[in-house]
Amino acid sequence: MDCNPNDTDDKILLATITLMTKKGIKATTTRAIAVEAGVNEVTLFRHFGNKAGLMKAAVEKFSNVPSMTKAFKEKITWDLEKDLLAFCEAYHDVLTINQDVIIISFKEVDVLPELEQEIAKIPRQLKILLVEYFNAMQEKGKMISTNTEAQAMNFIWMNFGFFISRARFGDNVTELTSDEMIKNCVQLFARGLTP
Amino acid sequence: MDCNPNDTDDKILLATITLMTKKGIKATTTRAIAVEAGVNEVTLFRHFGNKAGLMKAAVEKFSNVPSMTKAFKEKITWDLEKDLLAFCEAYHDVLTINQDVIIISFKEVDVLPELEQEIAKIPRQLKILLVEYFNAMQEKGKMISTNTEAQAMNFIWMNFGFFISRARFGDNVTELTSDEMIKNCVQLFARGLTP
DNA sequence: AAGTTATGCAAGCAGGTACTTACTTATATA
DNA sequence: TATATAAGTAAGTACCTGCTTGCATAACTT
Repeated sequence: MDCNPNDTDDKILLATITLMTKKGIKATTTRAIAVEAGVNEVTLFRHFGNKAGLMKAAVEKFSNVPSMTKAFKEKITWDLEKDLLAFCEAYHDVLTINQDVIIISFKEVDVLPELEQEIAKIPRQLKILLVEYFNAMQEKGKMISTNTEAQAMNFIWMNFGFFISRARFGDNVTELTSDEMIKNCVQLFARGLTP
Repeated sequence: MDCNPNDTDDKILLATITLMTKKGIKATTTRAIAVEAGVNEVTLFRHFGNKAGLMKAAVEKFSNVPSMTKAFKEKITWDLEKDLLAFCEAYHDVLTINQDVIIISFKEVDVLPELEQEIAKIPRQLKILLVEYFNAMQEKGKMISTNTEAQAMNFIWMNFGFFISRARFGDNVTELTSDEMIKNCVQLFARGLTP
């Protein structure tokens, strides 16, 4: 993640991820990467063998799929609104850190199926975490009787929809900020799911 | 939209949209389209001039961005749950009909900026419609005081997030059906926004 | 029957792209 | 100072892809 503008490898991988995200793999030429990185084209091949090696290295460098599970369970306060806010912010952070890689995984399902699997771990993990949490809250009598998996997914979908719309359409549809979105999202779920 | 398997134009455009959606514009070759369509490659050029013409024609044929505004205002019952369900189902229909084109617009922002604008009309229209509806409901005392634009966007983002996740990850993350999603989405908003 | 129209087929051209090779230049280290 | 290491330069090869041309064939129209 740390990118030293004097390090050749870093310059190359940054240029690669940037162009991949913008144009897609097929439309990103090794020449264009070399120019963007301010490096000779041969250097790419000397460092990474071939184009596929380059792409792989770039994706690895710029993806960071953490295990949200452990750290989170400790922070739980059993106050629905507070906890949802924490989940929300953490999810947004992960999405933001992995923004480029997520967009690439969307564009290149056909050619990078392993990446899709890797990225799918993010919602899968969060879903498990939320369902466990919702079930516990129900037992405590702090949440209405509802389909916890469906509500967990609704939470994920809402935030993912926001993220991906923002990444593509920008503020073309609405000028709501990320903070306003999170605030209203949490309020909705808290009010909708509290007994 | 109606595709006659005996009509050459239809066969070509169907093959084009299919491959474009799967592989992206750059990776979709005219040779591959010809094979998929069961047609000679020259025929493509005779019918549509060049590759760009082909892509344009395919996108036009398979996109259908309706004006949801008029028809809907008449169907409103001023029962939050019923109306949200109607909005939800209508939105899902529009997304499904335009699925391929939406995926393409995501992949090809760089090369088809006009398409992005066209697709952005869908959420923009729905947002306006929902905000108007929510404001009216508030005046009737049938909705809590809240940021109506934020809640309208939350509704859109949740459904869009569902749609796009389903289109990419399939049931990789959850096996919830579309119907279950809609049901729980509507319940959440109805309970969260009713006074 | 004659002609128009739609399509197939074979070949090829021009430009681009991934990748290679051989040689030179600069920098850092010993 | 001598040597190893990293990078630049120039040229070229093999393949792919969009697109064209010329001709053959079948079907439909008048």
